[in-house]
Amino acid sequence: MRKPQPDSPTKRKLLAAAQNLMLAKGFTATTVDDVCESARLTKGSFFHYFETKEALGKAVLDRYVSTMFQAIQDAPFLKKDDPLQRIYGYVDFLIEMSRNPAKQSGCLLGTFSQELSDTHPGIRKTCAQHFARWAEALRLDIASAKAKHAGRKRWDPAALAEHIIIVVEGSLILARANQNYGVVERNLKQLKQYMNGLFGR
Amino acid sequence: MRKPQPDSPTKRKLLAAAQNLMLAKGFTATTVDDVCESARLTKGSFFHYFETKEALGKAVLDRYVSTMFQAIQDAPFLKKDDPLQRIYGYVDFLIEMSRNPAKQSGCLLGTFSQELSDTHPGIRKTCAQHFARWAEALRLDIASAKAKHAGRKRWDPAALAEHIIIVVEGSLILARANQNYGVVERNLKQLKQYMNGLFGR
DNA sequence: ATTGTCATACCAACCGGTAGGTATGCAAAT
DNA sequence: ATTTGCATACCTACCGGTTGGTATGACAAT
Repeated sequence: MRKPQPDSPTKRKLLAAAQNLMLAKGFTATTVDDVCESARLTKGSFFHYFETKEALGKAVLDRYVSTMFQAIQDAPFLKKDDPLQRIYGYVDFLIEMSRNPAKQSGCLLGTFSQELSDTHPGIRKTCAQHFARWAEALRLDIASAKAKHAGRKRWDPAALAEHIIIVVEGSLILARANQNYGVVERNLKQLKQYMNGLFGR
Repeated sequence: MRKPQPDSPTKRKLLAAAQNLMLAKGFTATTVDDVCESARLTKGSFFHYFETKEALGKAVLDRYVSTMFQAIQDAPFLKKDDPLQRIYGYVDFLIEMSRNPAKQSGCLLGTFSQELSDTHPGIRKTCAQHFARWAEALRLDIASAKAKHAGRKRWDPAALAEHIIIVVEGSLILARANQNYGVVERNLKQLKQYMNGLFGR
């Protein structure tokens, strides 16, 4: 009676609607009715696919992260041979994204961490794991870039990976408050200055 | 009938309770009942002092910011004569704050910006103004520090001011997700490295 | 081809509880 | 006597979630 298909067009519509709403209003302020109305479905069918609202939240988070991950995996800069070029390409890619008005909506990982870390420990944990994966992916390239171009210097690749992430998240907050995503570009460029120092340019 | 005193012990209790709750759970997830229970008062008296929940939000935000502002104004590093020492002192002060377990609760400015920028334009604007004031205060010291110690270099003091802020806000997000405020210290130290470059050390 | 079976997909109506907010009363202070 | 501080009681809308049901399609057995 209640074994919905794990992936159906309807479920995807619900997830897409929820993602948009939650990026705009956050998790708590987004109601199940909102999601249903936006997806042009009814609450009955919503709860056919999701046991609780929290389950929806987790699903949206996973969907968001894997979408991002995919977008990066498909980006051209990842094909560069030199890891240092990949790292700088990464930051430039983020800058380009921040210029795209369609993507000027903040990071779900950041917003969920902030509003749910105290009330929804499960979601908080999921956020932390996604952050850790993100940092680890960055760390790998940073470590080889360092080995190749800055072997002598003494600094921790993991720390730079973390720093890139927090610069992104912090810029997004300020961009949102100011309703101006130029903040992101400005600060990613300063991050590149900092990286120049680390890699000895 | 409804002209409450602008500042009374009761109102302060409500504000303090609301600030703690909203730092932990955010604005939306904090209910008026929560606030009343935490302040050991009833809803009747709550609405004696605040016309709406949104008015409470703005009041809490103002209170939070002016508390922070005061804490900084009273800090010893501001007495230094050299503006460069004041800037570095500022960052060190933030590091010390991040070590204090009592203050490991995020920044209301950041959380409100994220969850309310789309739904409560008034609060969003207030946040943006507070951010701007914060940045301006930093910019002044940075500009004189630059004039004194790095007059030749070409970079914008306003950009560094903004960068300091976004590093703080970004670190706080990650710290929250990881439930570990060492993140803040690590990234403020990297920020200092970046500043060393700018000021030509 | 027809029928019966069974699982999934989706909906309209509803439920208990709680959200923000109001009406009102009354004691203390001015 | 009026104003202020705070409480009790209550209202309406809406919250997340449930219920009972219908529609649809796949697959057999006939």
